Amino acid sequence: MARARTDSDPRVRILDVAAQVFASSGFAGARIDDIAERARVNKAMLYYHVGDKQALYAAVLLQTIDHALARIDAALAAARSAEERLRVIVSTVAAAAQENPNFAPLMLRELASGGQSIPDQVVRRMARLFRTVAEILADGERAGRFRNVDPVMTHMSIMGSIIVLTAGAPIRRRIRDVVGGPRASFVDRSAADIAAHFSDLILEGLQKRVPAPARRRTRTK
Amino acid sequence: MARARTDSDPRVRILDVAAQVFASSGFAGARIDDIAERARVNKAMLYYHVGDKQALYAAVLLQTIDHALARIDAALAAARSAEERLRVIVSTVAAAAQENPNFAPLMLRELASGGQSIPDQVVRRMARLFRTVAEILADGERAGRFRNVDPVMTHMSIMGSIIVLTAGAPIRRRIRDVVGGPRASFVDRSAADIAAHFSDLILEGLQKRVPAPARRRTRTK
DNA sequence: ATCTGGTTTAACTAACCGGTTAGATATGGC
DNA sequence: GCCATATCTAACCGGTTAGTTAAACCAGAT
Repeated sequence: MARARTDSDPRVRILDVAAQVFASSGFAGARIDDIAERARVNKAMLYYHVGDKQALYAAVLLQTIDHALARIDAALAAARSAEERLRVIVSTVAAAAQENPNFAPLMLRELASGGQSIPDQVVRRMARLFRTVAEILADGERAGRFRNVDPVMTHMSIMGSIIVLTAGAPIRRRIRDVVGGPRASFVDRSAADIAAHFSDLILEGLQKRVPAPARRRTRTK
Repeated sequence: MARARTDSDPRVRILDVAAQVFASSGFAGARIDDIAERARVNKAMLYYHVGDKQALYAAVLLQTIDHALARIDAALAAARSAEERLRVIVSTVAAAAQENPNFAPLMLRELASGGQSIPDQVVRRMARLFRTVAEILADGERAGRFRNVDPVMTHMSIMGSIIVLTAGAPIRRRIRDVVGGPRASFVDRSAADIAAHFSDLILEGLQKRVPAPARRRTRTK
């Protein structure tokens, strides 16, 4: 046990291929025979090493989110101020999502199906990430830098935007192909682009302002 | 033809049920027999009235997005300033998503699968919504109210956040059940909550500021 | 050499599922 | 009444799919 987890380990190959297939076809659309074949493994071996389709799917989810969270933890270690920490979270999630192209689709599909088949282990990971963000927001508010916002919605806005932005490239391509002209700049957005756009947006959006000499109309109603 | 499109119209019943089933199970997970049974229609009648699974799915997508877009158009007619128009878009999309619980899952699933099976008709609708938002952003910038932002990413941030926020309730429930205590306020978010949260966030985030006495470090590079 | 336990394979199966068909029934025009 | 057309049904079909099985293979221990 504790063997080298290289490509020669059939379990590693199976999980890698399964992540791809589940990401692009969903749980119901994924074919066990397909996964086995692409992982160059006999189907019965897949059942022997991993278990049934549900177990395979759960293992894929866990591996995918663990890898992303590990990146965030590592990057967060260096950051200090609330602003900086939030920026780090945004850019790390964007980078992780771009680097592992299965991440965003898997999350989107789970979101669409209400997270019914997310194992508890994975839910706890999600909760931990939420707590991290909520702490940052509370810190920033305590330091007088952020205004008071709903941490639940703020967290989901952040993750939702980044994931949708990352997964949105193919749809942007379709939109451009159907209606757009030759606008090359319509489709491609690097992880850095996404991170810069969204962290600017949210840091400006969260900033606490001085009451400002009332130039606006009164908030009617 | 052009008959009353009531519940007695089998095509209406089929599309309604199919929207539910596709939203909660995805295209691959949806069962034609299931849809037919729940629509109280013989399976062959489903093929007779609508066509095969793909055609049914395309019809569902078109109907779903058309209904949402119609709401937006209607609501937008009254709005004037760029800020107001953006706020209307956010709150109308949030309201439409909450009212039709199939909308968000359908969009999320399409996003996850790269929009391969979105019919061109629907893509053109999406493009039109993008153009509307892009115009608002350009207007606001011209009026000196908004800063210069990437309209493509801004549009996807808006839609992504609202859709994820709306579809996120079941996952919030799972997170609360697994780790959270009795925090009732963790799960429920009305369309108005979502709209208020996000339009505040984005309007603040987009606002153009006066250059402000340089207190920050210079933007290196 | 042989036994033991983990690993691998080809073949199988039982259920499922999208789509079809042949024929029945209803409807409206004449 | 009668024909043409639209609507509807039960039964069927062939391919697919998750999961199983029984037997083979192979490495190390004795």
